[in-house]
Amino acid sequence: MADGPTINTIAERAGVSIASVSRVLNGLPTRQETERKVLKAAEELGYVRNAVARSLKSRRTNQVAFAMADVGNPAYLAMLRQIQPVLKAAGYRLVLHSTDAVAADEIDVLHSLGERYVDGLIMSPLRVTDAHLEMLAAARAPVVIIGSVPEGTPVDNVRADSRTGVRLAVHHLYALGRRRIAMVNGPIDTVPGAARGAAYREALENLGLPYDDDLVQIGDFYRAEGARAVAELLARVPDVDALMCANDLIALGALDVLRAAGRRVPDDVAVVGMDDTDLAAASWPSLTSVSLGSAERGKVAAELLLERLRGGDSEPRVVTVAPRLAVRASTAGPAYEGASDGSDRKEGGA
Amino acid sequence: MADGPTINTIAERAGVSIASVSRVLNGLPTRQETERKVLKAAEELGYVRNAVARSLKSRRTNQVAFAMADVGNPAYLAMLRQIQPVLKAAGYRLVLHSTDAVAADEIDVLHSLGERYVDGLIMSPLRVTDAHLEMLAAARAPVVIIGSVPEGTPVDNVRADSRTGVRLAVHHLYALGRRRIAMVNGPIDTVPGAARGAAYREALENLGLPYDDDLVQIGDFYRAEGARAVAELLARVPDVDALMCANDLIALGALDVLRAAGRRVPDDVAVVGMDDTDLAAASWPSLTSVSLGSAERGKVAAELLLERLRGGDSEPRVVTVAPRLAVRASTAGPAYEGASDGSDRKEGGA
DNA sequence: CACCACACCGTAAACGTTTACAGATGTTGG
DNA sequence: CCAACATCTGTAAACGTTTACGGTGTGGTG
Repeated sequence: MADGPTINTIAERAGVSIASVSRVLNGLPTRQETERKVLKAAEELGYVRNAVARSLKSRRTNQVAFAMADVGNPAYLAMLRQIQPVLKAAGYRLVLHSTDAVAADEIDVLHSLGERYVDGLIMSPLRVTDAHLEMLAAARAPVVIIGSVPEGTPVDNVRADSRTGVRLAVHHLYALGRRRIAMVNGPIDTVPGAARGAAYREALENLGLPYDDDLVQIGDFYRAEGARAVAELLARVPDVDALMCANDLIALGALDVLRAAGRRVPDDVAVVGMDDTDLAAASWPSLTSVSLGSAERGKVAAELLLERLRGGDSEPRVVTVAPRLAVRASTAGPAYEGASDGSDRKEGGA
Repeated sequence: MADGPTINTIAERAGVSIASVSRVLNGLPTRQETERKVLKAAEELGYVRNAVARSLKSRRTNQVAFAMADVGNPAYLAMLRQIQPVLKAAGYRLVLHSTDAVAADEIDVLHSLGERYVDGLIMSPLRVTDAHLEMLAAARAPVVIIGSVPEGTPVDNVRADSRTGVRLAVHHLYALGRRRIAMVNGPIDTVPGAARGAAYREALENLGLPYDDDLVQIGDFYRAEGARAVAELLARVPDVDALMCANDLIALGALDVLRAAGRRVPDDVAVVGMDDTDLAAASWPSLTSVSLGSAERGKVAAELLLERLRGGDSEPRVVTVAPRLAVRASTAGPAYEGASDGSDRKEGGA
């Protein structure tokens, strides 16, 4: 792994100055003869431009960072899938950060923006603390936040609308004739937990249905926890006829328990998940799920960031992505089984 | 976004030379008084070290690239999930490349290694062409290949063992009393397709079962294609009692068709998938699947690369990761339903 | 023939660090 | 009081580019 050639090596071999080499390599006007010599030398030496030196001089790295809480989380992966091609098309490399849902790590990432190893950042923070806001205000490169950020924070901001999402789902269930609609939520001290819980309550009110504490069950955002929560719920309110689950894993847990209890889905109990992950289409019965547009949010965030990088210095923008209800068999019955929505993705192996 | 402070700014403010500043910031021995002044100035200015300049001088970027065919592919994501923490713990950033399964893009990535924007590369190529081998031989930074690479290629190499994997599955089916074991494969001109097809044939031979062309159905690695293939297969050989599917998506398609046809799983037909993705545990019945150790391969690859980066210049190493059969309900029946294997992962949303 | 315009090229400085080397300062011992 | 030495600090070069600026040679014009 010997030291590679530099423009100096080329200049020497071609008998010209390094300035000429640089000009040729950057397509600036040069005499044909010089160009020929330089290209020949470069070719023979197998020259490749040093990106680090170039970045130092040009003050651009052509890299963008994406910081997410957890590489294992399907919602973030959906974002990643959309972000990647947008950046790639614009000639940017993608640096991935997983903050393991630790706020200090998120602050770290923000801080490291000062190292200027990237030109910009897309971040989806778990929750937004004062420390976050402080760092964001002082950020030395453009940042786009996926999630909600207070009015006045000087960054672009792409939001989901879980309130409308939950409403869509609850109205859907209502339209199917369900009147005992329960909510199976995750911890309510998390951002999504709180938002989804409130949205559920609001949606009921909207429909003129009574809010019943017995119909709300708190668990956690995992399959096993979801199952446990639903078991409790069933014991307490046997006449429940629909479950609004705060994410897809909880909903899968619900399906497990309902099957074990001999309740038919959706005939006896309809089930709705949230996030519309790949799992929703894969389960059986396939799962009706509220998409909060993770993919779309990723795409929009990438586009906003690119605009900033191109020099747009407009006011910070806020984009809210509309939720969508993916209706499948767990509410609408077997007719909707296998209704493809393009989420059938290749997987190989090696 | 004004120009940030540099060590020059600090030096001026603290009344010392830039050399002293650098020394303090790198923890080299310095007089207390100087150290104090420098740290104070740095603090007040909100100084952050410029990573690009540092990289240029030190010839290390503290970045490592991972190139995969497709960000949407669960097998690669499993690798990513393991690679990320290993690199992070060692202080490396992760640059992600998605080559969209285009060989030219893979070559590009290899070529761009010469730009020295990363210290090393982990790559899982779709297939290995002569162009790949040429670039690998000339690579200007350590590379670890996930997949198989010919003897003599000067890079570390982490392999799956699909032959043993398929054998495990077929033997499992045999042990359950199945004798008409079909294979539903993807295109046989792909690396995994060819390997899995051959392994199936070999496993049958091994067990003294006859190889029957009628029992082999070629489709593609998607759910809908899998379903189509299985439908054809069922029409042709109604007495089939087990399906060895070349990946999980095909297997999900198989479950769809079998359910529609009124065949019970596993009572009438047992089904095995491959890759053991999250989908396997989520489906119903849950899917027995051959894990080729994507996660493990990612982890090993990252560790091998780190060793190289630490200066190990041993002979190229080849590590083969053992496959594992995750037995679930689609072969072993309801008793195995919900048998957790730790793949129950948190998902939030925001 | 003198002069100018022009195209091309080379010199050198700059980007922000790290570090070899030599100079400055202070300490110790004779 | 000076030599010898240790300790700390500053100067300058280097990493590999890009680019402003001025110099050179050519051809054309008056």
